[in-house]
Amino acid sequence: MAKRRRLAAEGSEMRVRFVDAAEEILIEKGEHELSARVVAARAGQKTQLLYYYFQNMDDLLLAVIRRVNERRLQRFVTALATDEPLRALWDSVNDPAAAVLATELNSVANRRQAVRAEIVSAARQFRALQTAAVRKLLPPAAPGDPPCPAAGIVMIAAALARSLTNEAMLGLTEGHAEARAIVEHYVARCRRPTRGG
Amino acid sequence: MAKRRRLAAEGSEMRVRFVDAAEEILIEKGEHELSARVVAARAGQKTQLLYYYFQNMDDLLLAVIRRVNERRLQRFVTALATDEPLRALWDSVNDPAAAVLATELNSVANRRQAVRAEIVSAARQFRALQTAAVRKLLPPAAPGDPPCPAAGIVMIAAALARSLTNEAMLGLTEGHAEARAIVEHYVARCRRPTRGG
DNA sequence: GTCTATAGTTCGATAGAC
DNA sequence: GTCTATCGAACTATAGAC
Repeated sequence: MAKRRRLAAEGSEMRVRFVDAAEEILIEKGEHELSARVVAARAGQKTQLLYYYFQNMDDLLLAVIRRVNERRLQRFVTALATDEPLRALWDSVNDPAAAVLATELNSVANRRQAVRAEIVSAARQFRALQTAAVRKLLPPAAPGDPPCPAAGIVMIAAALARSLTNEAMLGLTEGHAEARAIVEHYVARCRRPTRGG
Repeated sequence: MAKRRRLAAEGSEMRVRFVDAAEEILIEKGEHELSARVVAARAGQKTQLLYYYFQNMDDLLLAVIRRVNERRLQRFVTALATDEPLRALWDSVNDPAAAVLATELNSVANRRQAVRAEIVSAARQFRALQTAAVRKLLPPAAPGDPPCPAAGIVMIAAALARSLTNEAMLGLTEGHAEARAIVEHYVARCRRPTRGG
């Protein structure tokens, strides 16, 4: 055990406010603007107080990641319970705030190894859940049908949702409507891959 | 005209070396590690010398962006001239270094408005070229076929290629092989969307 | 639990000598 | 064309008073 300065107990209310602030900064300004000073200011506190509630910035980011992940899992469960689960799943990965957050946390993961493991394992776990769900929603492939593995579908959908959001934030929307149309068609008709004739 | 300190003429060799260095840093370390000090060190020069060749960091980044864009256009033309242009295009967007560079520059664009315009207009222009090329390579859709607009195909392929690279860099590869298999099938068989029977 | 004070680092950028 | 010297700002993090 390394020696540590005094630290607040978990579950304190101020801790939550710091996590809120960090999340808002990530969404509104991006990970590059996330600093102890900015987070504390957003929470209405002095910079140094953040270090009473968190060991360091990695610690704060871990708290954000865990909360984001919990929320994501909840939405996933909710989406599965709807009438059109496939569409609900697609809608949920297209939530702009969540997509931005995911991208920014991905950026963070690239340079903070203490945080990477948490992000990657959460992503892996979540993708496995999505894949299992989509697999149940897809009909078994008939011989001669184009390959349609659930894992591939989930990967493509996740990639597309992320890029749609990222590009839209830059004002780049070429091909977006067309790509969404393809997904729409797939969501609506995937269970019958060949036309009725 | 704002007054400026002395600046080197365009086309100098040292300028190219700084651009090389910046590009290498972006690929190997990411945009967060890109600083005047680090770039200069990689180029084997003092930090301040960078400011003799570039007005500021935005100026350096613009030089990188323009060169990346030129190279991308050249590869695009080369890919179109091959036997399997569709596969060559897919391979070219899957070049890891190029994909990483594109992602990092995208990150830069999010917070440097002086640089965003250049990145976005280059991306828009390039996507238009890709779309036009893919449109010529796809057969006209038969009535009843699933929608297959070239702009949507290009968008999805670009998004997928980017995510495949980004995730692989984090060690996340779930669903990658399956997604690639779907693209492979599409590349090979798209001209005959319904099976021969 | 919150405060003041501060150490130590890195950043972008400039001025002016050689 | 390259150098030394330097400014002011932002950063993470710690120590210790209250």
